[in-house]
Amino acid sequence: MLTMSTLEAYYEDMPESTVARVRKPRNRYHHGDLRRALVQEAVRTIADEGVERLTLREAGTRLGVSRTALYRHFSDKSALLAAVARDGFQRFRHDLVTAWLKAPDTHRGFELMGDAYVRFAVENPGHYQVMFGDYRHLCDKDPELHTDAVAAFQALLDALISLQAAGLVRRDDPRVLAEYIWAIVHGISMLAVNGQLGPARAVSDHLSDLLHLTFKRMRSGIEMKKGAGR
Amino acid sequence: MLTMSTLEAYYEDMPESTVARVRKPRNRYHHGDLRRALVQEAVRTIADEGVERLTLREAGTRLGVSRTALYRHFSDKSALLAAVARDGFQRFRHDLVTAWLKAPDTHRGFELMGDAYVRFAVENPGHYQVMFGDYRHLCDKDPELHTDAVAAFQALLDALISLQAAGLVRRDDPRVLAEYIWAIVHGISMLAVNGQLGPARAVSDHLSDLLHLTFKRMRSGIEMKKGAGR
DNA sequence: GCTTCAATGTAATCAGTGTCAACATATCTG
DNA sequence: CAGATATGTTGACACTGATTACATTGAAGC
Repeated sequence: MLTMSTLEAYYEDMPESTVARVRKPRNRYHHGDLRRALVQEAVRTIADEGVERLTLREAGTRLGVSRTALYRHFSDKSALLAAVARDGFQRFRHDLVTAWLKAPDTHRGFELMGDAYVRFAVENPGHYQVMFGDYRHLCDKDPELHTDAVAAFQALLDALISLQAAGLVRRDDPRVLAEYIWAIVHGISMLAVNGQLGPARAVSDHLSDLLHLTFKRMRSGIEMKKGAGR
Repeated sequence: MLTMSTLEAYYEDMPESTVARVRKPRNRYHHGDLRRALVQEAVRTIADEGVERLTLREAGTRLGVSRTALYRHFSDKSALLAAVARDGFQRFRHDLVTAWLKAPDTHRGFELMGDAYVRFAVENPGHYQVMFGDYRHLCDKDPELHTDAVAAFQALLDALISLQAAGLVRRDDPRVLAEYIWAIVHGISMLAVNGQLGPARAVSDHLSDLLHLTFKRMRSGIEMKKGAGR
């Protein structure tokens, strides 16, 4: 069950990486907090130029550090990407919970959450791609990634359970129902990120159209109501 | 608008690559149909070992041909992947239409189509990943990819329009509604392929549970009906 | 039937990548 | 202050995608 205090506890711990930008302490042999700096740098590069253009050598060089230095902190390139994904899931959950708390226990709050979901994906396409790209493989590299991902999903699940308790949503198995809804927003996000949504109008306008209909149909279904047919 | 003949026309043209397996004519300097063979080989490797393990050298070697021979047929590695994606979208549309035609113009047919969609993704994860992974970039390499993708989407759209005409589905803008439904099955497929669906039970059982609820809720919505509360 | 020539396949080579092993330096612990 | 440990560096290796210059083929045009 969900309580406000639980959600505010979520709100408390901001993702570490947004707290302070680690600068390179020039002329020092040791960097200070290279691990965090590497994750930040990777996130930045991925946002700017995409996942496939992230190279370990450049990441190191750009931080004023040797190209193999990161092997002291990550076993692998995949391990670095796993850290990036974890960072993503933490920010992600933060965004979701913040949106929900603007109008908790209401359909409106749930819609805000959905908006926040899609907005995160569209505004951080590279990051989103890492998080949902080859999740299985990344989880092997860092088991805690799964914990962070589950925590993000839990935010949705908790909100949904609240709505059920308030009598606003059907009492299906909440886990399965949450996965259904997760799949909807995830699907929209992926299609939007990949530019596979309607080539006709401007994407952002079109996206908001789609989101509007999505919330309507998610609530009331696509089936023609009896007597409503022509 | 959709007519049976249109759909049967779709059914006619099977994807080329399933028609005949191109064998290597050994001891010949010229291969014969290297282009198609390369696409086949790429598809096979991707299915067996994943996209990231596809290497041009091995593909060439495995076909008994030099490692740079494929540059006569594809400008790029991306171009080869674009061809793979095209092949995928063609098979994909074929599967969708076949399923729909088992019970056309009915909710059941629509469900069969959804089943076929998810099954394609789960059974061809690598292929699916290429098709929906970096679509935008691949489209730059081969403009016809977009045509094939649109054709697959059109199969869903046509089916949906049929259902609307039969008075079985609400008369929303069919394009936006189709994208909504596309997003749902796409989202489920991606989550399933990435192993991000409920770690508890066996995935396949869980997936069919989720699909069952999906079709139910897609039709009737998630909202609590008036008077149905506790 | 012969020549011409574009299409197709090959060999040599290059820059760039992730990774590892051996070594160097700074920081921590007693 | 003296190891010991954590952290960063250098050099090397195998592998990748890609380019260039060259070789072979088969078919079109006379």
